[in-house]
Amino acid sequence: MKLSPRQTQVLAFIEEFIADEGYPPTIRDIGAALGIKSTNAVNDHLAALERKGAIMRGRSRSRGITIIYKEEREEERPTLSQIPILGRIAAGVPLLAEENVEGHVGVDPMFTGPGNSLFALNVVGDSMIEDGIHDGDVILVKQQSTAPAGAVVVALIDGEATVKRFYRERGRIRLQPANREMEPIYISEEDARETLIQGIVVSLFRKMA
Amino acid sequence: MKLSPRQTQVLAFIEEFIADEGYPPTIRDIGAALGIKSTNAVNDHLAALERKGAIMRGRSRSRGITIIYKEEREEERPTLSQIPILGRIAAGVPLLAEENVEGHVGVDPMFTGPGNSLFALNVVGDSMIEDGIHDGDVILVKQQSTAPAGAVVVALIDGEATVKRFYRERGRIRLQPANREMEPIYISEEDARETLIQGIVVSLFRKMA
DNA sequence: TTGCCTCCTGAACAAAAGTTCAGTACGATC
DNA sequence: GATCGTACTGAACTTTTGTTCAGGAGGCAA
Repeated sequence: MKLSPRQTQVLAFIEEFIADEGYPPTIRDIGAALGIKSTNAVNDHLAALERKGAIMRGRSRSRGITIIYKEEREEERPTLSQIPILGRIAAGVPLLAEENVEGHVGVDPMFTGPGNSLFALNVVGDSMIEDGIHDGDVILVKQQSTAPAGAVVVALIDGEATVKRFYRERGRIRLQPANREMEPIYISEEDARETLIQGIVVSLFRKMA
Repeated sequence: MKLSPRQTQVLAFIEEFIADEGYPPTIRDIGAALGIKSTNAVNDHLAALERKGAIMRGRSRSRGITIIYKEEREEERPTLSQIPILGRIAAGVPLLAEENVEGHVGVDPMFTGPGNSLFALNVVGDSMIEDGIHDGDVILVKQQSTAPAGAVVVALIDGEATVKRFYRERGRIRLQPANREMEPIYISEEDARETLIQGIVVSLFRKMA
């Protein structure tokens, strides 16, 4: 049911009062704010608002107004995932173990994709600069042990995490830098197995200024 | 200052009551819930909580309790700034006007820097590819009308937003692409004035997979 | 015209809720 | 031992607040 203009004003004042004070107004608070001298007039409005489903009232309870209407604003609070930033990755230790975590970064869902088990890394070095991945960038990595050809992956080589493009060739794996001055790294399929691919890079963040 | 166990209970009950009812409890509500028969005993607790900065009280106001303490939870719930993503930028219209806003993106404080008045843009084209800014990237821009030499700025040219490096030369401004195949754009200082620089790029986000 | 809703005054009343005073008790600290 | 903070009872008191009654004016629709 539709609210009258005056009822809308009353409701708006109640919302504002709660936002400011942390608790609902009394009947007299409302009257004073809207220039109404009789508590009964305010009571009329509250009764109408309750009848129309905009508020709830506890009987004989001071400040006993609860706003039901709200739905519109609750949706505005997005949940930003907190992704752990890993520092030095220790071989043998589970990737997301506490001792690897250097901090956290909040990321909008638009950059995380659907999956979970993500982590973030600071990029060191220029080996991927021609793919626009710079020294100091933060990359978001989805944890997985396989990758499609050409994907940008995080691989563990001699206990060091490195970012490269991933290609599978006959009997071996090629980790290709995006930097003309650097040579690809070749690894035999046997050596690769579980330790190699830690995840694929799903997004990238850079602080510039 | 640290809260006593009993004071912690009182505070927890107040928070719970507000969450349930939408308004704070009375002194007698608190007493009933915690098995305290004297309003004075509850008053002692509230006075202690107020002295220690956990709550605020309106004098002689029924249910006049406001919780201040909350900090612990707020920190767990990171306040990720919601930055508006601007679409086509209309000349003449204030930059952050409603009609320009295409959506919002949550950004970790580590990428926003100290300032406010930020907006985000989708990058179109490869004019800055050698600086690692790709087609489809989202850039975060701090709104300002001046820039230091060499800064990556968002400029408005013929009603179109463009991203370039900014240089001031004798009597003119040079907007330098980071792409060997593109020529710099020159603008006389008079033509530049207010419409030119919209802000400087402070960070960059890319969705890769 | 007759109702029905909105919107209001004014007053009196009763219930709810905050305040204050007088005590008691316990443990920690100096 | 004195002092302070915590934790409580019990009661009296005051203020705040909700409720209710008795009206009145105006608009709108059947």
